[in-house]
Amino acid sequence: MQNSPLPSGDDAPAAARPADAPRGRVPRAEREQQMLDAAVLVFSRRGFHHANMDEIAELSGVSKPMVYAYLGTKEELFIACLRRESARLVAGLAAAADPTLPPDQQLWRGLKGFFEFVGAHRDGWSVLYRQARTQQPFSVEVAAMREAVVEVITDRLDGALRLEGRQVKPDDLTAMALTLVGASESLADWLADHPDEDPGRTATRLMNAVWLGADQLMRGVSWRPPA
Amino acid sequence: MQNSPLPSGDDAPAAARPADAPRGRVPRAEREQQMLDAAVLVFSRRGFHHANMDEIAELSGVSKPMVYAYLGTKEELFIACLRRESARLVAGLAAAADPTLPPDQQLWRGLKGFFEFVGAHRDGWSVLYRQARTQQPFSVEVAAMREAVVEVITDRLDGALRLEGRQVKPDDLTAMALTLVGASESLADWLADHPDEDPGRTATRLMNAVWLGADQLMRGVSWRPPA
DNA sequence: ATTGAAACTTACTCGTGCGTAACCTTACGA
DNA sequence: TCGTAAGGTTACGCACGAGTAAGTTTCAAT
Repeated sequence: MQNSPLPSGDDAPAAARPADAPRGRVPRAEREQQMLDAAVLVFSRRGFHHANMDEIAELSGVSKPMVYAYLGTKEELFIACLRRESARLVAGLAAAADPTLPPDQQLWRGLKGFFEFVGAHRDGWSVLYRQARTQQPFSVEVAAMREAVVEVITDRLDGALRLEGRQVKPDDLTAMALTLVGASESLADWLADHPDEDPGRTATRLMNAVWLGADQLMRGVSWRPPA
Repeated sequence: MQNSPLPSGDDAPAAARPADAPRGRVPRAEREQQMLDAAVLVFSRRGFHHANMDEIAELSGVSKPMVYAYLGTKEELFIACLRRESARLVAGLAAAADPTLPPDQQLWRGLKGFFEFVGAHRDGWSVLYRQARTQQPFSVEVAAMREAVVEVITDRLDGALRLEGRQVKPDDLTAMALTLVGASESLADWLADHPDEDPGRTATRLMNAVWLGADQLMRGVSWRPPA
């Protein structure tokens, strides 16, 4: 039973926490980071609604009104978490990107970067992201992010296909991109739950699952439903 | 912008609702179904936490205590929704299954059945399912469901591979199954948001994206990361 | 006609937890 | 050494919405 279904029903009050932040006087910038660290942790463990501001405050070594003073309401705090984490992800990906590489290498780099990020933030990103995708006030923003990613991938796929002299209907491209994104999300969750899995290996698995197919598709091979 | 990011921020009080259930006296069995219909609708639109029992009651043509009397607490009600909808899904899939068919046909049937279901319940299943996957009390049950599906697919893949005389490490099989499931979820969301898309077409798109790759894999072709 | 149970209502209680008002205290530049 | 602002606290208001107690109407069977 190594599978902790996302918001891991962790009722243990504290257990072995990553050491509550220091209680002394600390400059704002630093304290804000501690608050965000705490918030990511708590939101991940409990889920947005079950997370409680007092716990986040306590974990960041401070009392509740400080959190409000620095980072605003619960919703704003959650969004701040989301933004910080996705900024980190984007930074990681940007570092890995290289438009001069051949298509499969680009995809490989992207996936590797993504899974390495997820692996490094095992119970931050995936959980936050998944929450945000369904929870009312955030879904809009996150849906936009996701759509942007899908669009980037769609364009890349289109580019790769044009290089091969092939062309595919827009919706088919979108479907491919969605497949890729959905598969990545699914494997990311898995990765987050499996501490021993190597991110690079996960990326390779996914490459194996989708690239071969894409490659076939580019050659014009396709599967047809029976009559 | 035709994309309504899951819980569609629908603040309009009622608008063109599928006609509130009749207010008169109605036998229990029937009323329960109306309640479930209403609940599915409201939970989908608002999300579990923002859904409010009075609205569900009103929509089902009855006052709140009736809902409690028939279907229990909010959580129990949500679970009841989930169970009804997944029972419907399973029924749909069971009808489509046929173990004597070749692997690709089986997969095709399964996907077709799944997407047809999603298409037919455009803002029931996907939304509920996604909520349930992240929301604290339900995630366990739904994670189990999902894992069961992944396992079934893993077994089928294994069977298909053995038929070809090939064998793959368990984790690789799991990864393939997760890819398939994740991709399906992703496309299901898309389908739910695109009223004009034909479910069969979506299934075909996914077959194209994954089957060709799987086929290659079965032949022993695989993608390797660069040094 | 009468009874009783099933269908349904109004009108509450009450916990929870976000958000804040009002108040300390330590650092440090003038 | 004093003023002030940044860092910090305690203690509370208050809305919201789940859940319920107590009662009313309708129907169907005897």
